[in-house]
Order: sequence, then structure tokens, then C-alpha cells
Amino acid sequence: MTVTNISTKRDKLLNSALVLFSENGIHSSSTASIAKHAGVANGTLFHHFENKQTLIESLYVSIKHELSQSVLLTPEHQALSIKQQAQLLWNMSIDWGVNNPAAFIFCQQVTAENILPLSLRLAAMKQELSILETMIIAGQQQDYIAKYPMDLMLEQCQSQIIGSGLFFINNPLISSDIIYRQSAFDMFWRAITTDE
Amino acid sequence: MTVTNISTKRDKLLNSALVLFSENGIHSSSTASIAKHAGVANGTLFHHFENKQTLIESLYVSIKHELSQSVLLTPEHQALSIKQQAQLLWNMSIDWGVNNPAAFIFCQQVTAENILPLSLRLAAMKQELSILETMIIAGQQQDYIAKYPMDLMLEQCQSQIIGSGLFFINNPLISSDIIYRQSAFDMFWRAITTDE
DNA sequence: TAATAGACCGACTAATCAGTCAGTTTAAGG
DNA sequence: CCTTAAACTGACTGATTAGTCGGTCTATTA
Repeated sequence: MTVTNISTKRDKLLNSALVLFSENGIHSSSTASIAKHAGVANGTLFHHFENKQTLIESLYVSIKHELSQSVLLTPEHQALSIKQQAQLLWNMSIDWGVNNPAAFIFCQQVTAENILPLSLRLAAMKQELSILETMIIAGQQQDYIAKYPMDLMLEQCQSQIIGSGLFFINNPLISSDIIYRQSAFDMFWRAITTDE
Repeated sequence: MTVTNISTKRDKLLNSALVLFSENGIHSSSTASIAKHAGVANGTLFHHFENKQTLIESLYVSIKHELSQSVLLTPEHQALSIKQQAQLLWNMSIDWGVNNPAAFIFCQQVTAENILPLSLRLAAMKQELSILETMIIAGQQQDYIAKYPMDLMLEQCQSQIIGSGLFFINNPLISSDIIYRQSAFDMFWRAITTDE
């Protein structure tokens, strides 16, 4: 799905790994089954990736990279209010989850199964949350956003996004329902704002 | 840790499974390593549990049972306000997570890795959320609690509890900090209540 | 065209796993 | 003390796994 790369066998392997991982779990998906699903010989997998662990890490990095390009505020958004920015970010995040359910689920698995070096996960998380953090700080300065401990707020924001993302993924018929969409954001927004 | 059972080899196996699962992941923990950790012969595991899957399911059921006995409102709590009831439930949930981090993490893994028959997970979830649901309905009738779609609200509540639980588990020094504790509940409460 | 390097192949292996089973120990009732 | 059933043991097995390797194919460059 990346734009710059033509579909090489390496890409096919990454894609097949994502499909099988998200469907059957990471440990239950053998390298052989991934290669077969990609229509590629067994050894080719280990030509492109040193081992299974490296494959998993590469997949994780590429997903987080893709995510960071889909969920971001451009300079022209600076003019918007904090709330509008927040809603924009929220919708982009949910949309990404709905459009990339396998990637979303894979990231969940990686976290729960504790397969990646903590440093890798933390780095990805930090980058992901940095937009949110600057937004929260800005909102706090304007007395828009409540002044709870920052680390707790970031954690809460993230779990709300993940929770809503999984909800819409598991209820695809609802995923474009405006009432549900707006309700989810409202709950998120109320959680972190003051009564103003 | 159960009160009623004396520590049989079966209990030791369940306990060892929980420890190893939460530390190394479910699929990465071999039945042999579980038996060894429990100080028991390999075959004994399969005397008490038909297979690994059954062991996982038994562990899950016993944890959910224990949880349901730790997090519940007694009749004497009926006199309290909705908010007080909510705070009580919230604190009991977080406390349980902080006191049973391995169990908390195991439940996360089970969900992410999709190892249990959906029916089992749904039944446990339904039971867990039923207290919450009646509380929300009661609060909505008193115009305390916002009238978002119920399924979405339950999902949000759950992910907030899980998020906070994991946060306090991962930051044990903070887990008894009153400011953090109160902030976490406030965010949860603000998310689902009206401006009154 | 010849040479070269990297992509690719798939049969193979060593290790690990869940699960078996024939036999031993333990505990309780007669 | 004898009988019996259940708890327990640990060496074993067949299946599966990640990873290897000798060799083939292909595309580019000289």
C-alpha cells in the first residue's frame, strides 16, 4: 500500500506476514506459511530478513511509519482551534484504524505479547504522542484542557483511541455512523477538557 | 491466592502458567516449562488439563471468577450516589489490577492473541460489564450520565479501566499517588457524565 | 557475449513442542 | 494388611518450527 515502493517480493512478504499475524497470531504463523502466502520460496524470506524477529520489527516500523504519515497536522491546520485540531486528529486516527484493521490489530498483538525491544516500542509511542502532547500543552495554556498529570493524560488519550478504533473495527457497520463517531469524540474531549 | 483451595499441584500449575504466560507470552511458554516451574512432572499437567488449550481456558475462567468476587457492589452500597458507586467500582478495579498484574496482563494477551473461543470471552465480558451497564442506565435516568450509545459507552469505560490499570501497573511508584488516582477517575467520570 | 553479483529457490536439519503411556507412588476403605 | 483407584512420573514420539545451504536464475555492466 506504500506509494514509493513497487511491489517487490519483500513487500509481499511483509504484507503476507501482516495478514497472517493479524488473523492467526504472531507465534502461530510460521515463516513457511508466510512465504507460501506470499507466493515465494522459504529461503527468500530469510534473504530479506535476518530472522523472524527482524521480520516482525521491520513490519512494525513500516506500519508506524505509514501511520505517522496518515495522522498528522499540516501547517495550514495551525489556524484551527484546539478542539478542531483535536477532532481532526481523532478522526484521522479512527479512519486509519478502520482502513487498516490488520495493522491496528498487529500493533495490539505486538504490545500484548511483548515481542519487541522496549526501546523500539517506546520510540514509536513517543513520536506518536508528541503531536498530542503539544496540543494538550497548548490547550492547557488557554485553560481549555484540564491539568492532570501529563503522562496519565497521554495514556488515557491513547487507550481511548485504541478502544474506539477496535470498537469501530469490530463493528464495521457502525464505523461510519455519525452519531457513534461524534459520541466517541465527545467522550474523549470531555475527559480531558475543563468546564470552561 | 484463592482462599478456598489448598495448594494442590493443579493450583501450582495454574499459578506457574500465569507467571510464565504474563512474562514470556502464552505461545512462548511451553507446557514443559510450566510443569518445571511448578515443580511437577510433565505428564502431571496433562493429567489435570486435557491439553494446553484447556489449561489456558481454565486459567482464564478462574481469573475472571476471582475478579468478579473482588470487584462488586454489595447491597449496602445501594444507598450511595451513582458517582460514589462509580468511584468505588473504579477503585476496586484499579486495585485489583495493581494487586494482580500478571492476571491483568494475561487477560490482555488472551484478547489480543485471540486464543479463546469468542463465546467464552463474550460471556466473561458481558458479566463484567453488567454492573457497569445497570449503573449507567440508572445514571441516565437521573440525567447524570450522558446518553451516548450504550455499546460504545461500555467499550469506552472498559478501555479506560484497562488503560489506567496498565498505567499503574507499569508505574508502581505512582500507583498509590492520590493525585494520579483521582485524576484517572475524574477523566473517566467526565467522559461519561453530562454537565448537570 | 562474458562475467559478476544479488535475488531466489526448496530440500534439508537440528531443536523444540504438545501430548502419550507404561509403570510407580499415594491414600483411603474394607 | 490388602485392594483399588486416582495422582503422579519422566522417558519417549511424531509433528512442526526457524533457519541453512548449495546451487540456479536474472539483470546489469564491461
